[in-house]
Amino acid sequence: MDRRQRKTREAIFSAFSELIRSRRYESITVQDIIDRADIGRSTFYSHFETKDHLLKAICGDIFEHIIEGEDCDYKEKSDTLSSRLAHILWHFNGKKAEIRGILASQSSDIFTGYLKAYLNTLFDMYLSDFHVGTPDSYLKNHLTGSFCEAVRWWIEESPDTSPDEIAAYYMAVTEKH
Amino acid sequence: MDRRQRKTREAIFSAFSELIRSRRYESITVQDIIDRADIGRSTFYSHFETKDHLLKAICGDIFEHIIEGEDCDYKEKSDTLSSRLAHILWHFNGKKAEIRGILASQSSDIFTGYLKAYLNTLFDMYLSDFHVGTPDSYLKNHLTGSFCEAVRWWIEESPDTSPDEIAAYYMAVTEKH
DNA sequence: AAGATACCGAACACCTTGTACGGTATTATT
DNA sequence: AATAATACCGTACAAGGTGTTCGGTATCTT
Repeated sequence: MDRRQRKTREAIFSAFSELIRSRRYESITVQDIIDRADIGRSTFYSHFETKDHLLKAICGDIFEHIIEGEDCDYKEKSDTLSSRLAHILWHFNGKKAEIRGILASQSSDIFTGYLKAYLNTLFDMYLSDFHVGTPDSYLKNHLTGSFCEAVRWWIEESPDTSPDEIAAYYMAVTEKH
Repeated sequence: MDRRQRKTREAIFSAFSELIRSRRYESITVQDIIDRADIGRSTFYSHFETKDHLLKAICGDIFEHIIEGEDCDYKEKSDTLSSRLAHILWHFNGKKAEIRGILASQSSDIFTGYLKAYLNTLFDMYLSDFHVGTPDSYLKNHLTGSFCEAVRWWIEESPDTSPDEIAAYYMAVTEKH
């Protein structure tokens, strides 16, 4: 990839990252991002169709890192559900300010969409451990949905709690029946 | 309240109701609502500041009915958590198409905000029945959040399931520990 | 050195929003 | 029944954001 492209892409990403820490996503205009990134208008649109496409790319990045980090460190060593969830949360831990802004926005479903997709493949491996007498589809939705809510609570209400603790809280209310 | 006001307000409500059944909330413009309701532009804005304010009023209406209906029918007769939740779901049952549209929108937090507020007062009465070793704040967030997810799953994935069954599913994954 | 590629930035058309205002119809008041 | 108040009409308007276009310039590649 061309160095120029990488540079502008990086400039856009970090401009957004800075803006989202102090302002509502909805109030951030493409012009704001352009000004902060110090690039031309048409340049932005040659990289991303839309502000939401940018957000999607950013979320894609975050979850790419999670999937990468999984292979080397975790996959073999410790494969309990709890540790895998903690792994996800550790990745979020360094980007709380951005994620907080994203989750507070009306486009939060872009982020939670990625998260739920990832969780669904994860929970598939553990689904048979639960016996609750509901459709599998419901159970999966419940498990992924309430984990998203846990993340939301963490970042919004109690950001100083450690990722491991949050995973423990989640496991406590989700214990097998 | 003036009869004219009631009529236009009703016209706006049902115009919105019709539109949301077949189109994404974001794609519906104020002009669309005006055209369908057959009212003047300034009239709309004399009733609601914004499209989101309209949505808020609509959600307010829904939950007003729930609270009203609670007093007469349910409050004394059966006061189990399960039956109270089913009561809520029965109210949603008749407006699935609208609620589906609302929940799919990026302003779904207006609806879930009302729902969570209502659920929070509800769960306060039952909170001591759960012993999970997490902060109360987390537990409450989990209970309300996963009920919202249940509603979402119901309306999106399995709308023909009865309200009582959904309540049962929810209780099954939320059973006291 | 030459061609390709990416960036610049001003200009543009488009759409939606929310407000303003003079005129008309309906409701309430006396 | 007459009058005042209120709500509606609908056009017009300013403001603001979006996404595209295009000729020119800088950077990278070969």
